[in-house]
Amino acid sequence: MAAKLRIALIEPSQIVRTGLEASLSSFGAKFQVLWSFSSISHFTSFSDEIDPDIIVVNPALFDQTGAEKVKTAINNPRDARIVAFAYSIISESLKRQFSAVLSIYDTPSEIAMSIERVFQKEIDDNELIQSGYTPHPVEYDLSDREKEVLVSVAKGFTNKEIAGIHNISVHTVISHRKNIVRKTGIKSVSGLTVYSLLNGLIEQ
Amino acid sequence: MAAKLRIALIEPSQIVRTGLEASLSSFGAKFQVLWSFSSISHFTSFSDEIDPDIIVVNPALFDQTGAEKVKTAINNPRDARIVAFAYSIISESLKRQFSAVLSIYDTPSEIAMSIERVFQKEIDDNELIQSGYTPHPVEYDLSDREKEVLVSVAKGFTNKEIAGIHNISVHTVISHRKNIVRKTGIKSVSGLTVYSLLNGLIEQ
DNA sequence: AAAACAATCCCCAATAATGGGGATATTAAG
DNA sequence: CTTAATATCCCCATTATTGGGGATTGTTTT
Repeated sequence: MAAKLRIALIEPSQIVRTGLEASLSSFGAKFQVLWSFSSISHFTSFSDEIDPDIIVVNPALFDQTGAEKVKTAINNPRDARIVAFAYSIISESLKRQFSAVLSIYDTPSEIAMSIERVFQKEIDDNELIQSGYTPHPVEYDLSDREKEVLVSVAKGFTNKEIAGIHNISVHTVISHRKNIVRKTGIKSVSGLTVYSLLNGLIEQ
Repeated sequence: MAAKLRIALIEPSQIVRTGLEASLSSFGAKFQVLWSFSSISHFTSFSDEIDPDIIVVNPALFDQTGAEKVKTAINNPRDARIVAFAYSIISESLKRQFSAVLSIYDTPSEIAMSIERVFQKEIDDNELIQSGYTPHPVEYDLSDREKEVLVSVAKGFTNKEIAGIHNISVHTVISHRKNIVRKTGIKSVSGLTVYSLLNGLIEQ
């Protein structure tokens, strides 16, 4: 790895962009943040003209439902490694879509090491696949109605209230809830609430 | 406001510290980040030797239960304005303890304006008090046991399971839950889960 | 066209939670 | 020393949820 790693940064916070650029430039021999964007659409409009080795992106910029895949959302013709740089909780299904997940609390040297490790891991990945490991495929596929009911559950409404809100009978609410539990494997209201928060179904 | 505002920064992320320092220095005529700390204890060991006009602090560094008051946690003999610099959701009760709440998504100039506004607001504050306004006083005061039970509720355990975990009878669990509902005013499990997340009682 | 899924409704029995009312012992604060 | 708060326990009745079993009518998907 003689050449410098060319980094493209997609990060909405100007403060964080400035901080990352300055911090990574202190490892000048190894890294160069050559491109810096505040949004994915901003990145996309330039993605054919640049050729980064690594795309460092804030995972909060993605649809957190898991419906949108990171690899299709990011136009990446030269197959750069995509690394997340997170400063809040993100869902497991989103995490799995990145080569690495960095944290805002990592020190610059930790970040540098993680990025280097991403390139070392390329070899290991093949071994993992040979040894029967497949990257976790699970992604819950809730129907629109099920999501609506889930949101109401997460907001703390009782089945009777949910029935009223959606103009359906309590029986139907219960049916939907049974399917939600079956699909997600999450039985408790609190678990479903956290799931809804993580997947961007509700805010606050 | 002829003199430069002297800023002390308490922020665990080195990346963010670097970014804020660089960004605020571009307003060199008005601001100076003179001191920079990674934790409150680090700040405290120097707080008698420095005299900032403003303390910019990451609110995540505080006990999010609201039990610990920001003004007592931060040794602030010269009564500097305390401003929060947040990059995740924080509870309303914590927000109210700061002169301003900045966001990591604010641009440097927005941050600069907000900080200037803090000093203008000093005058207005007196008027607000005269006109009958009092800063919201509500702060739930859950006992240790109640917090423990709340955490278990938020983790999705049933009353029976919680009783087992804490070696008390289901009756006692129910009693604690009654008191939690009475004190917080939050009736639903999902509401209590969000409360626990916001107040840092549970992670994930 | 058949199969799978979505959305709606129903019954039943068991389990869990809510809301009201207690009680007692200990500790902390005024 | 009295009061308030905490922590523990109990009873009762009502309401809610869970988990099992259905059914029907559409709409996609293969």
